[in-house]
Amino acid sequence: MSEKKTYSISELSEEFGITPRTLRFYEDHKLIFPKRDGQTRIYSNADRARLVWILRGKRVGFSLAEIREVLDLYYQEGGKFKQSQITLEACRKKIATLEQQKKDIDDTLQQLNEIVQMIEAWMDEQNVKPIGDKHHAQL
Amino acid sequence: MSEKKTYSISELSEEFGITPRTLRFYEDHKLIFPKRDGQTRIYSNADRARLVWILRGKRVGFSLAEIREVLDLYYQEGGKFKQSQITLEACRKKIATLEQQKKDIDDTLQQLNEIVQMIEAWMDEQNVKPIGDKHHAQL
DNA sequence: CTTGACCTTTACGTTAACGTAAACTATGGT
DNA sequence: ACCATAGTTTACGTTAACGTAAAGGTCAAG
Repeated sequence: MSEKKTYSISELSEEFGITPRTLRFYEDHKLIFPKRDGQTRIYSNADRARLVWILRGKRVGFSLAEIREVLDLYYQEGGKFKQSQITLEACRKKIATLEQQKKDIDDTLQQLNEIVQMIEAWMDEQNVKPIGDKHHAQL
Repeated sequence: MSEKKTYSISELSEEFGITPRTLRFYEDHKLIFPKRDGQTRIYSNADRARLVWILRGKRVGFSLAEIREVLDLYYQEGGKFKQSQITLEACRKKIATLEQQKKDIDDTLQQLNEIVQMIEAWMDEQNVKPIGDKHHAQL
């Protein structure tokens, strides 16, 4: 039961490493709808959950517009899927591109790993000392 | 041996569904270096390979600047990895974020599939006819 | 009562990745 | 000679996703 019920804009932004401006921006663009205490925004755990979705959506390359579409679908009351023909197709397209993305990522990962190996081999050869974070190695 | 040796800017752009402007833009930003026949750009298979890398890099969310860094590393002559300390760390960071991205994609895929299922169930329930492409269904 | 720490709105600025248009050149066909 | 096609450079326009600054409200602490 350590879950808070509400969050201020700065609490939420700090938790996720974003700025208040970003949260307000998302609100302007209908991605999130905090309650108000007077003027001040109050974020619920539901709002927080939407934010998690938004940030993950961004990491996988969704635009905010796309994210909003999905959120609109996901958090619809009464299961009223209006325009579901359109959104169904949209979902399937998105699924397809995500699967393509996974392949692309695997290919890219392989090549990056090759590069790392090459560099490491070359550094070995040159007797270059590794960086080893910040602390100085023992003499 | 069906591989052409060279390509014009329009050939290459059409093949990959991009515009000539995009290819020139990539050149301006040092991502690709076609030879010239007078004024006219001539793309080799090596240039084409770089382009493949560029486009895949974009699909996985790399910026053009990041893509250039990798290309610079990958296509360096004589294995001269200058500034390799920096780029090594950069590579590892990139690898880490790509692996995070794979997880994000899997999570997102799962949720999208849930949504598709929900919509399909709802459509079944409503006896909504599927779209079935452009042709009219048989009466 | 003023200072500081928050919050607010409004609005202009910024970067990336091109799009779009103007104006010109070179070439091949009729 | 003339036109169409395909290429070029130069330069301004556009969109997304915020950044940044200005100007102001609120409320507890000193």
